[in-house]
Amino acid sequence: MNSFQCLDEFTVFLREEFPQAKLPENWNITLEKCPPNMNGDLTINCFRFAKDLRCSPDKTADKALEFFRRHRDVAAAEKIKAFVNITLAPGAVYRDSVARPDSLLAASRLPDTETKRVLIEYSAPNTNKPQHLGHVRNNTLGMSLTALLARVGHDVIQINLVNDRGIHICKSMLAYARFGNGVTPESSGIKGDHLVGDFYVKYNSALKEQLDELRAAKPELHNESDEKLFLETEIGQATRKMLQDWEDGDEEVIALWKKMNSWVLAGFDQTYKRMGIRFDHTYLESETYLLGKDIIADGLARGVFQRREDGAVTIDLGKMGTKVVLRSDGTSVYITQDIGTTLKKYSDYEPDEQIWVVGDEQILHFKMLFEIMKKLGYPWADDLHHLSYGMVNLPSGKMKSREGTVVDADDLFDEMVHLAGEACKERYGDSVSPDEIAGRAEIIGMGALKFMLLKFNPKTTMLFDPESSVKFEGDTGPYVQYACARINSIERKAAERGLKFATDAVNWELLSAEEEKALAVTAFFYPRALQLAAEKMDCSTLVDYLLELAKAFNRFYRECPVLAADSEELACARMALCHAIREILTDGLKTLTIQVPEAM
RNA sequence: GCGCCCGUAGCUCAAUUGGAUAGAGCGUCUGGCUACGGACCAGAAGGUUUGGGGUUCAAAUCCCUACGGGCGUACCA
Repeated sequence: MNSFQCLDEFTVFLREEFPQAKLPENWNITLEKCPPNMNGDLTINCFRFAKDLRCSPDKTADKALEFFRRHRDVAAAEKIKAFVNITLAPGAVYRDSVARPDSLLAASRLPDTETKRVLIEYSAPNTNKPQHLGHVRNNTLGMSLTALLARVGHDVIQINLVNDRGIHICKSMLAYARFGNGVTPESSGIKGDHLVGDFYVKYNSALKEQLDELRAAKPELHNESDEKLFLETEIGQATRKMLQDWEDGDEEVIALWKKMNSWVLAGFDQTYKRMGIRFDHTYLESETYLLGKDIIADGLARGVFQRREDGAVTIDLGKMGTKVVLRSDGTSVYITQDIGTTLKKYSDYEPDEQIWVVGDEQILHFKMLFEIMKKLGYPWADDLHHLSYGMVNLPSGKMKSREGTVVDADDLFDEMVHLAGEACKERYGDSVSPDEIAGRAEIIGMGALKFMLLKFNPKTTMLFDPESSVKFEGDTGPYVQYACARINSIERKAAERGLKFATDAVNWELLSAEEEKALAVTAFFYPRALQLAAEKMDCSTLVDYLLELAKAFNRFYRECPVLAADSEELACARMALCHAIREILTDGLKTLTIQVPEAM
């Protein structure tokens, strides 16, 4: 990790001053940026660590003040309560931050002893309908978490587990068999997952019709739930029959299933490609759904599970209650296969940690799963983690596939990219080729969408308002990309004028403006922002950081002309500063799986 | 009923996990290029952090309580 020299020396100083505290080897003070309304660059908050020194916060702050006032890198220091605010000498700021952008970027890598192999499972779509905004949030969280963890040095394996079998898959199959007339993606020109999704919708309206008829014919059933009446309908029975035929290996049903699944999976491939997702492996539930039964049998023999009177196998999970892990007819439930696939993923990859990116309505399910894995005695069961995230709501309320109130993923991509393209044309429509515009629009539109989704803390239930969420101004991805584009533009113009800087020969002392120093101080915190985000498994803190850095840059840009600086030496110093900032912003966006256009 | 999560500016969200005067963006209102790109910058207004009690040097954050919302509580996935 990077540090300011004066802070490293301060830590040494504290060890010498407080030998009785016996500070551990890796002990370090947490560094904070000085709040903007206070006088200083950095803040040492003595409330935080005074107890480690067995000293009062106030006296600790006195010691700190004394140390920093004497230090050669410190221009001024003041104490307020137990906070010590430090104003660094300009030379020290640049020397320890932006003067070596490569080492600043490298500083976020964890030591080898702390890096792990992490298996992350996300997306997990059903093959009966196309993906919607909820999946897009899941996908974005999963792919960005992957990039973030990899960025700090972990070895990350990305897994998808596609739910390609079950009664819900049979629904769109049955509707296709009845109403499809042999239509295909090719014959209709409709993307495969959308075509299948259309039949899922058709199925649900047909089912609703039959339910209405049933209730009309038998008023006593009026208040029963749809689920209860499902098998009372003709179409419900036919669906159940189709599932049984599938499980019995009926050739015709299997052929239909294979055909429709291949359409959907081809559609998903396009969606993933557009988002920039590449899974290391995709498990199909049709191949894994029987896993877990042997583990249950083994656990039953060892007394981990109990057989109930009716034949069902259960486990007592204390406060969480009793969980059925095998039905009385011997078939699997959801958690049975999860037990099996968890073990399979472990034996396939031997990760140090497994992460599931799954919505927060499944918190209890995963608590139970992890507890069961512990009771089964797997030593790695403590390293299973559910990254839960909140739902995406619309101003009109919840998204529901069956009610058609979803924001479709592909449509949303098109809309974002279209709007970004319009904005590009407005600016440079005449001077730039349509192909170039299209390329920029893709990067800007997709970047804006991902950035918007990642700006929220994963656990918050977020609201997506199409009217106001689709923006390219303010706290957005394009705002950060724009800062990069401005720097690129400066570099192009500098090259035209033959202006170049040599990293070793930059005179950083010339950068004396407030905006320049503030920019460098913010840049200094980049490795910390990365590590903190990785530790919390939360990209939203990185998003906030990048906005802060881009903002600091735009202030600098306004106040400090680069190419028109008073001297060539100053111009070079400012160019070097810009270069470092662009490297950080680009690296940060890349860690959010967002690209940067050369110009915009 | 029980369990988990949440309630912060008009709106959408933050707050380094208990730290300074609770911050951003949008929206509203004022200003700013003969300039390296205005997808920008500067400023103003906007808050009893849902109400009430407590814990301590310090509470949006922890505890109790009332109210309001979400989710879960399947031999569904």
